[in-house]
Amino acid sequence: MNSRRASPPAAGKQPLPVASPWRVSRERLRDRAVKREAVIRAAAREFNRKGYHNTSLDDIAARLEVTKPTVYYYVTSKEQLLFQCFVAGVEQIRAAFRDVRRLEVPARERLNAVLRHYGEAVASEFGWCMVRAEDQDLSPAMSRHIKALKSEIDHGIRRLIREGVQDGSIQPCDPKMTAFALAGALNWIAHWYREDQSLTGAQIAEAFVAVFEGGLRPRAGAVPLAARRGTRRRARRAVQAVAP
Amino acid sequence: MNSRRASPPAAGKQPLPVASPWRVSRERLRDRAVKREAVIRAAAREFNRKGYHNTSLDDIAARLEVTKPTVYYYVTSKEQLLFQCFVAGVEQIRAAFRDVRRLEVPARERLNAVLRHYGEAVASEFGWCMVRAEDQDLSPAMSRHIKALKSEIDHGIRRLIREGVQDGSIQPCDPKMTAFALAGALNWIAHWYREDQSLTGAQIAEAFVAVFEGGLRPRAGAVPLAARRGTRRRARRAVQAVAP
DNA sequence: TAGGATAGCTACCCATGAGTATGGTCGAGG
DNA sequence: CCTCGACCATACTCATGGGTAGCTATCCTA
Repeated sequence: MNSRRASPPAAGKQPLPVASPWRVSRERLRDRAVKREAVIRAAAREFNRKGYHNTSLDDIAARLEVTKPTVYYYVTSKEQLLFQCFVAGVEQIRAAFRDVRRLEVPARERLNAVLRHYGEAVASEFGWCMVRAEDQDLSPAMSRHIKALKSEIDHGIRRLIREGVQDGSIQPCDPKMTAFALAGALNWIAHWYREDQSLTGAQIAEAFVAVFEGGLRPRAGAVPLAARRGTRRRARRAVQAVAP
Repeated sequence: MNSRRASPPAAGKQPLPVASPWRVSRERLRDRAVKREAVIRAAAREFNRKGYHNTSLDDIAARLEVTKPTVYYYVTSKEQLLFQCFVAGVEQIRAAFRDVRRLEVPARERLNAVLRHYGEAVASEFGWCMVRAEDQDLSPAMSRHIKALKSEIDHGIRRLIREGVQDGSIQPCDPKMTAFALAGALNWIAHWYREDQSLTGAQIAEAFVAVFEGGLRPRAGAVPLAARRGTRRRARRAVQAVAP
């Protein structure tokens, strides 16, 4: 009567990049923490692919090749699942702030370091949950918790900006709006980044930091591209239009 | 038997800023287009407050003081409702591109103008729907349609960036990544902006454009804040740390 | 004033999906 | 060998919410 798990190992199923701990059916590893983490990660992947509301717990269970009650054996609710994914992502960013506190460089450099980690975190597998966990989808208690964590990060960025303005490494600006602009650009990565992309999270973060740093307006001494190449197109018309 | 609509006018209900066309029950204005638009707007507001999946059509109907079938009299499905909200928002941005095409100024100025309109659109009542309409929530056909519209805007921004690099008004950069950074920052406004905020959408857009333009690194000739005031704090330590 | 068109409501259907009751299986310790 | 407990599946419950059937009321027109 051992027809359960009667199906052969079935080496097919290509779209299963991460091996489920349950696959080793013979010698069941009873490491609860490992399995719980696997559940969280599987949930994060599914949320990332289809969104929170379009992902059922049956989907998550199926991805792990178990059934729904098994998932509930490791988490208490779908909401908690989302919350755990969120925390996993945010923790990476908080770690970045801790690391950076030790650096003895101008605040702009510290800010850049944080933003790089931030971008990488958003491009990670928990990025979606971290960025798009809507407080509307959560109970008031968890919503408050998430809001507090987000606020902590926001104020950390604002503080670095203020310090940078103080020490002269950052252009004078409104810290609140600037923080919103920077964090928004990085958060948005979660909306378009897919792992099969050509660029890694680190590369994207690097490119973004370069934009933030230099700004769009050419710096004095920078050689415009039009001068280096021979190209012009509508450049002439535009330039003469702006001439006094 | 006229106990329907028996409830008195009930001037309470503060959170109802926009009057429902149905309230004028006596002389029913039979303008279908007006009512349909009211349905779209009501849906946008509810989506904005609670998210797409947490908003039922009963909610939208209740907000308009009608019943669900009445909503279905003007719209064929919830999905279409979201799509209409999306289109309403995107149309503002497309209009910005059309307007800007006529300007005879360097590409950076044209880009700034587009970004200002973009920011205002995202902060409008349709901002949420425009920015957060997930393709996962829509049928493949509508998803394609939305993707195409988004892509059009994205490539419009990239083109302006390329032109700016050509005519020398924009620092040489990767147009794709730069466009993602700019659009991301602006899109993210929809995540935190609420109408009862102190700043208007235009003001936010203006502040963002200033950040994009100048960048974080101080410009040559710009007077750092630390020199203007007497404040310093950890600036001294940081500056000496970065000195060779 | 009859009759069609417009517009809205009551009362339903039913698919989905979160969460659970219950019981079976397997390994470990006595 | 035997039982206990950890683990997991089958098979449910049940609330929610998208969408519909069909009736009713009002207005316009002939």
